[in-house]
Amino acid sequence: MPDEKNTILSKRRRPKQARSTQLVEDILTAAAHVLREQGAHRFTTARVAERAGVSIGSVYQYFPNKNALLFRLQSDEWVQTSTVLRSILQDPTQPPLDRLRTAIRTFVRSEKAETDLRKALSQAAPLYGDTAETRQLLADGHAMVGSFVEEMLANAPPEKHRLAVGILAIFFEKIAESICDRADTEDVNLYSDAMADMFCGYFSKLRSDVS
Amino acid sequence: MPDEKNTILSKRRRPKQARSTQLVEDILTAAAHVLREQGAHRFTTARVAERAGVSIGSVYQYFPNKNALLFRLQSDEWVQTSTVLRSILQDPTQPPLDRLRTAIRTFVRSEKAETDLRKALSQAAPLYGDTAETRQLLADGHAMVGSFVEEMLANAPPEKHRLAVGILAIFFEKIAESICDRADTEDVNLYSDAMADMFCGYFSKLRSDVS
Amino acid sequence: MPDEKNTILSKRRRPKQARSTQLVEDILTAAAHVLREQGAHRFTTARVAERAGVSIGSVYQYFPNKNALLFRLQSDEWVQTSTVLRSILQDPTQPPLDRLRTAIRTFVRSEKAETDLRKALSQAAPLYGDTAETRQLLADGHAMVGSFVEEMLANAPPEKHRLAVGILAIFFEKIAESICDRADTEDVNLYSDAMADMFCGYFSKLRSDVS
Amino acid sequence: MPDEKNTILSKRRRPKQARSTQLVEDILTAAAHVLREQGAHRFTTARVAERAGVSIGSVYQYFPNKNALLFRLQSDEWVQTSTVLRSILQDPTQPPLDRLRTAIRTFVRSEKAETDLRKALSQAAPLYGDTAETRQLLADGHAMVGSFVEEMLANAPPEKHRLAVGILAIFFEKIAESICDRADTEDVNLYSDAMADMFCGYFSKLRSDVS
DNA sequence: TATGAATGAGTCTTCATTCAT
DNA sequence: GATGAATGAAGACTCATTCAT
Repeated sequence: MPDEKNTILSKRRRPKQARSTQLVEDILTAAAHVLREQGAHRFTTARVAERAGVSIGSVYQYFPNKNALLFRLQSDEWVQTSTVLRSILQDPTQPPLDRLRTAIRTFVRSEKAETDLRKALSQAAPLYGDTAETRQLLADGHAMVGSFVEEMLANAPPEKHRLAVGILAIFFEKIAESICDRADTEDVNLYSDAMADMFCGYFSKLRSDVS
Repeated sequence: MPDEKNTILSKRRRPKQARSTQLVEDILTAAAHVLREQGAHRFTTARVAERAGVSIGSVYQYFPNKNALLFRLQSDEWVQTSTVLRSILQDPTQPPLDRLRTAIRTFVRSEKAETDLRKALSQAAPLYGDTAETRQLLADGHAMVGSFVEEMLANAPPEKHRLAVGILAIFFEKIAESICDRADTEDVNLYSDAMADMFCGYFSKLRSDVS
Repeated sequence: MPDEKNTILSKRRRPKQARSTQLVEDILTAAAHVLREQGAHRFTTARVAERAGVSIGSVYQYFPNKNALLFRLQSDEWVQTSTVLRSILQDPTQPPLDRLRTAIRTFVRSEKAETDLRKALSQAAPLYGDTAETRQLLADGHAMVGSFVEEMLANAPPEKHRLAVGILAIFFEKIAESICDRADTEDVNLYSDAMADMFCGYFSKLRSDVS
Repeated sequence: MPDEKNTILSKRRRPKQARSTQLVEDILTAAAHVLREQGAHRFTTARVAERAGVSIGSVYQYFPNKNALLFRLQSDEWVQTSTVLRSILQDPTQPPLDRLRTAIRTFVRSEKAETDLRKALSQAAPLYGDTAETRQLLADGHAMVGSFVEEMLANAPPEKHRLAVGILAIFFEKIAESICDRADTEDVNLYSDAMADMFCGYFSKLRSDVS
């Protein structure tokens, strides 16, 4: 199988002045644009620089390589989404299955809002996906889902927990994308609810298996 | 989104003589090997030709371009898998939900047997995926799943049918791959059964909603 | 210190047809020209290709990378020179010190004939010098000098042999180049003879130290 | 041969205030460090500035370009070494050949103490070597060796003088480096003595040829 | 003076595809 | 039909140098 370089993605000086920060912002915006409009395989540093109205050198001033740019795009999306998700999944005022249902709908809707970008990002995953940084991001997400499952399946046998976490991870990483890919904006809720029904049905059965 | 060339993939003459057929076979075997072993981004016509012990020119004799090669690989897999699937889903001796469960397990197992190849193929999808041929293939699969759903949800309101087909399509196109990606050989059955439980639970509920 | 890649230099298909051989010849000629005229730091694959009236791709068809081109130039020079040197140093009809004197003059003269090229090659050494192939070439040369020293200092204590080989190696690898660099064509013989006198004086003293 | 820019290396103001002097010192120390540790081809102004804890702009405040930095490094080494050499070669209390022998050993030992730096500097020579300043430095060294030879070969025919100077120059410029390159710390004295023997043998013969 | 962000020409290398033999 | 040499556009990345602040 492939031998990705696993190059470091985050080095490079972090800008301190407003102007630089603006530049980074411009670059990221341009990068998102290029990725969205041209797709992963037309995503080149030159095009990003051009779109940002900046020299190639400036891109490399802030990002050690192309993959770091992709990683940053993914990371930003991920941080934002997982913040929202966390607040939903940890909300003590709702029963776990309701939280799950809300999380699913919310996640899919947010994914739908940026389908093209997410698809392209997912497409480009091999370029940035096999690095410590990305693994860390995934691990964080896993932990979050893990503690939710812990609560949801409190009385279920532990070996079921791993399975539940795995299934939810597959949902958040892949299924949601597929749904957005297939369904138009209206149908998205239909699919979300269907998936929520399936998950809730399955998990409530898991819970009752024990009591 | 991108402006893929959408070049025609199947034009080139279909060889009729034994020798040519053998050549095509060799090329496809080599292509599968290269894709499996080197991954999508190392998949080059030169490497395929070398592995096949054939000149690059010969590859182009039978495949109009690199994408056609990928398409053919995908198509072959797909035809083979859908044949098996069809026989399972149309088996009149089993109740629909049992067929579905069997189909799921079988599909995941077959996918697991060739994970590397399928992952690479999925990776390369943007190169061949946006063409009439591919869409036809998908449509065929859809039709098959559609008639199964027709039978399974005979009494359910028709708007549910579309949803059910969509969900199953997502499963066969993406979820199975995710499962194979995440779970090792032993866990694969765990995940398959969990998915089967979820689907069957959901669909039997859909059915009873009506009666 | 630096971390040269030590990439393989000799792979790539060896041309079989006359036409290809001619092309390789053209590329090498162009490479020598560029190196001679522009120096090591302007030696680029693009310039070589242009000078050869050939596309860049063609250069890479026969040489896996830029360093391989340099290595080949060096290697060709080296093989040719060492063939001549060998026939001189192994000539049984002459006493060893006479052979040495002849070898020195001959070597310097041949080096002088291509001073610019050799200087540039020496300049570029870090690019190709740290590889198995180059080490092999050096080892071959060493062996040749070694057996000559064996004969010349037959009766001297063995620890002197190593030293003598080292000194001669330094001569052939570096001093000759320095001489050519410094002296104009007429003076070259003066310097050669001076070096020969020094070496012969030193070695004959080593020999007599024993008897 | 190449068309080096031959840009002027020493223009820029020579700083007079303590702070600037310190800055220059820091830059030079950093430059030496980078050159020693990373080698000639990783020697970049950015790395020097970073190592010195100084901005790139500051480097350019005191050195008109990268080559000037290299030149200054070389020049400093050269001035220091030639001072020592001068005191040895002009020592009236020792017979000339003894002084030569001492000079050789001393020179090689000092070179060995900084092999990495000297090798890298020698490697980078094309970048700074073809300028008036460098030629002046060499001329100074030549003059020093010249007056030593004048004394050593007082009675020998003048045409021999030029040759002797040339040979010694080659030694100091190249052979010493080769010796350090080839021999480990212990062997360095062996080689030094061998070279000293060769030179002394040769030169004493030159002297006696006349008397 | 000092800073360091910005520039962009220049380098190596890959690979899909063509076409003369 | 078969071959495989030839092409050249395209891409990632570096680094000396400048200049606005």
